[in-house]
Amino acid sequence: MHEKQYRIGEFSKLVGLSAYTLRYYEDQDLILSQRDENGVRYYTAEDIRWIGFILHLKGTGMRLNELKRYVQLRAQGDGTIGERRAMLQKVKDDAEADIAELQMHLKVLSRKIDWYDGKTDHTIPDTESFHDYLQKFNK
Amino acid sequence: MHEKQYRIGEFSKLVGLSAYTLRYYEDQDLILSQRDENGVRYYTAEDIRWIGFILHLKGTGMRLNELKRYVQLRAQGDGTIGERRAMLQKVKDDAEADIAELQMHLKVLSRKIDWYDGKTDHTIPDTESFHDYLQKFNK
DNA sequence: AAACACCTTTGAGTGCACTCGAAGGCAAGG
DNA sequence: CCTTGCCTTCGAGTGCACTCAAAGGTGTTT
Repeated sequence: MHEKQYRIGEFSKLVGLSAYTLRYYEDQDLILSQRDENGVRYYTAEDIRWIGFILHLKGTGMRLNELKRYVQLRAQGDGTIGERRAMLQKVKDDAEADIAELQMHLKVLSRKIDWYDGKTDHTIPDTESFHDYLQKFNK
Repeated sequence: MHEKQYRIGEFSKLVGLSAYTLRYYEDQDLILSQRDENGVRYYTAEDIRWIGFILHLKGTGMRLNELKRYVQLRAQGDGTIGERRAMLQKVKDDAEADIAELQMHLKVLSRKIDWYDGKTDHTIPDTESFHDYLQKFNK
């Protein structure tokens, strides 16, 4: 029993990346493809999982060249697990820092929205600037 | 009593944007500057607050051209508060969606780190793939 | 026979937000 | 007088990750 094989067009729809991008990723050594007797690429369920995983990494802000490094380490076997773990930990820490910053910005934005609402329904005096309003939360 | 005036060099350090960027933002109509009798830009505490605010907006993912639109509306007065509020709400919703997605990716990344740890200390059998391991969380 | 999906290499274009340099000029301070 | 810091316009360069087109090829399907 052999798994279903997907050619690039079908696979492209499956993983949500264009055929251009898939070839580009292969060129960048992020993914591999197998070839049939005519040199036509095909992919399997395993490749779907791999792409899925690299999309998670990308989704957390990992750059293509870091990803490439990661792939190289993976190819070198279990001896590189420590280094790979460290890479992921760093990406994770960075992403968490990004989220924290984003949330900080969002807080101000939310307060601005509240301030607009206060102006509109006159629960905030006309004379109170957003800056003044914001200050109230900082003591 | 008049407020302290900052020339572009000093102001640049104060707000963390290069003089190039400040001129660029002015060019893009995101900020205004006053000029002295020689045509030299100067900024005040009010400008610090304004830049601070636009950096919050940028920080939540607002693009320069949206920001520009926002600035235009602001210049048109209180009649545009509704539209401005709506813009901010959209930016907020988008940012929250981004955070949610980021957290989803982070979850997988964290599990991969745990999986590495499990492999390293042999609490996860050698035969269990990450994919198998992940599946356990989805039932 | 034509249409279709794929293959190759190569190089150019896109979008965003800067970032910088050239070239020439003004004004204040040491 | 010279350096520093600012001014202008204009155009080019940067980084990232695609995205696409050209030009010519192979093999399968209708």
